[in-house]
Amino acid sequence: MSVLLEQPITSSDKTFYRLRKDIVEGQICAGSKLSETELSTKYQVSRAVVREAINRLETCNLVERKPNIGARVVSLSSEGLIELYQVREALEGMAARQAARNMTDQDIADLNALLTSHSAKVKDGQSYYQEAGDVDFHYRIIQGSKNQHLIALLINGIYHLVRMYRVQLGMAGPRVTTAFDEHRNIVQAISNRDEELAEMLMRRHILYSMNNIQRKLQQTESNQEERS
Amino acid sequence: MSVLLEQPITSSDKTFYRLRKDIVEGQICAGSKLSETELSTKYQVSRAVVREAINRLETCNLVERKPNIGARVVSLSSEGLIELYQVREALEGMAARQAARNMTDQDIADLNALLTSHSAKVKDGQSYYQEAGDVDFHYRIIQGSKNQHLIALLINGIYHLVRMYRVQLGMAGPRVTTAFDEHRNIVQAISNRDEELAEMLMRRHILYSMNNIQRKLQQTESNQEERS
DNA sequence: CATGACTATATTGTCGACACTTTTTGCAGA
DNA sequence: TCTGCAAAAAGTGTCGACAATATAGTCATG
Repeated sequence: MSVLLEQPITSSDKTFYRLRKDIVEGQICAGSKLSETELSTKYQVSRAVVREAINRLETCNLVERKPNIGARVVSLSSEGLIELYQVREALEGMAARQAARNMTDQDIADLNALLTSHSAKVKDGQSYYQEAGDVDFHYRIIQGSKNQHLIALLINGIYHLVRMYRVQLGMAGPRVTTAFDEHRNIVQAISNRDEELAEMLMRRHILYSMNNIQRKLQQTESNQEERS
Repeated sequence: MSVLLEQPITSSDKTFYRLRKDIVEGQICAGSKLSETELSTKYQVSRAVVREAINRLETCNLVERKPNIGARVVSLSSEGLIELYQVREALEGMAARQAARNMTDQDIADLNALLTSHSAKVKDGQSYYQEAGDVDFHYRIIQGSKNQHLIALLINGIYHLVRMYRVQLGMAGPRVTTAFDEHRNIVQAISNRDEELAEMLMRRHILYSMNNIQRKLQQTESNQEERS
């Protein structure tokens, strides 16, 4: 029962997924207000449904809500990115460590197969690595930790926010091959059951990733500076 | 604007706080079902209010909800405790590290004063240390990290669940003085701006605490075994 | 012209009712 | 007595309306 792939059952679910997609991909601007009435007419559902969806978006840290005032989409900032990635580094580092302890040999074999298949696709030019492989890779490591609290915190709490930063800053370009090698090394460490190394490599991998995104974000911010 | 002490504004808030208290303190049993209709008549509010409150309890990881079926209070188990404390160790360890970096001198002075005042109260026999001091102490370190994501994750995500384990297992007895010394040492490390040591001491402190709770929990579980 | 109070508007919070799903109950047949 | 199905009951999901609060606009006053 994966959290990411579970399909919508109730109307609230569908609205939640729709809104989340629109926010992560930037169709709804960062920092903009989410009006319950407006969304309910737009999506042809009752306000109660929209309300529930917004509540769940708040749990994902994608929107902020204030009583009697309303909800706003979070805004992306350099400071926010750093804080987010500090937490991510600690949690995913821990996930990698636990994965080295708790993944079955079968899990590891599957993960290796995944990497290989992604590698092939990239060489064929079918897709960039980030979109195709990165999400799946991290997702599997997280699941591999087998710690339900950790999984919930990462998947519900920070993962979609990470995606929001990446998607909206257009992270699909470079770092493709280097990221792939880093992934290989992490899996190798897990395969060797070397918890210490697995954690360290994952932490570095995430740190590199943050530096990469931050460069892009600062470009964006300085562009906005020029325009204003 | 503390998350713990914010006072109820809306009816949903009040219901949420009431339910949370009842769950954490065990007036509503672990594992029991939360019926929306039942609670709405009991608390004299509409079902929408109860629904919203339950949603927020789910965000705190205090209840689990399934579509079309309903919400249940989480149940306490030895495995759950271990998973929870593993996450807590990583996150609060990180909080201590960041607190050593980001707390102001004033923050640290206040924290020392807090410890001293708690120490005095304990010597007077006014209260046990756990209840009076522990929560505040950890709360301040978490805030001292000044990382909003980390703060949100800890306060909203795991702190009340930790409290639930502690309260329901009657954690107020021993470990009072040792915990106090551990707190002193952590603050000392923070005061020296020794990030490495602060994190390590905090991690150990939490580890000891877990061992302590786990002993109690296994006693409880083996008692239940005998009875059945 | 700036400022402050007041009104009007828009938005969120709460409610009770209905629709749909799940669970229980009761009965028929083996 | 046990099993399987159908109807009834209970519970959650969704809806539109009203109440309470916040925001915008207006006007009077300094």
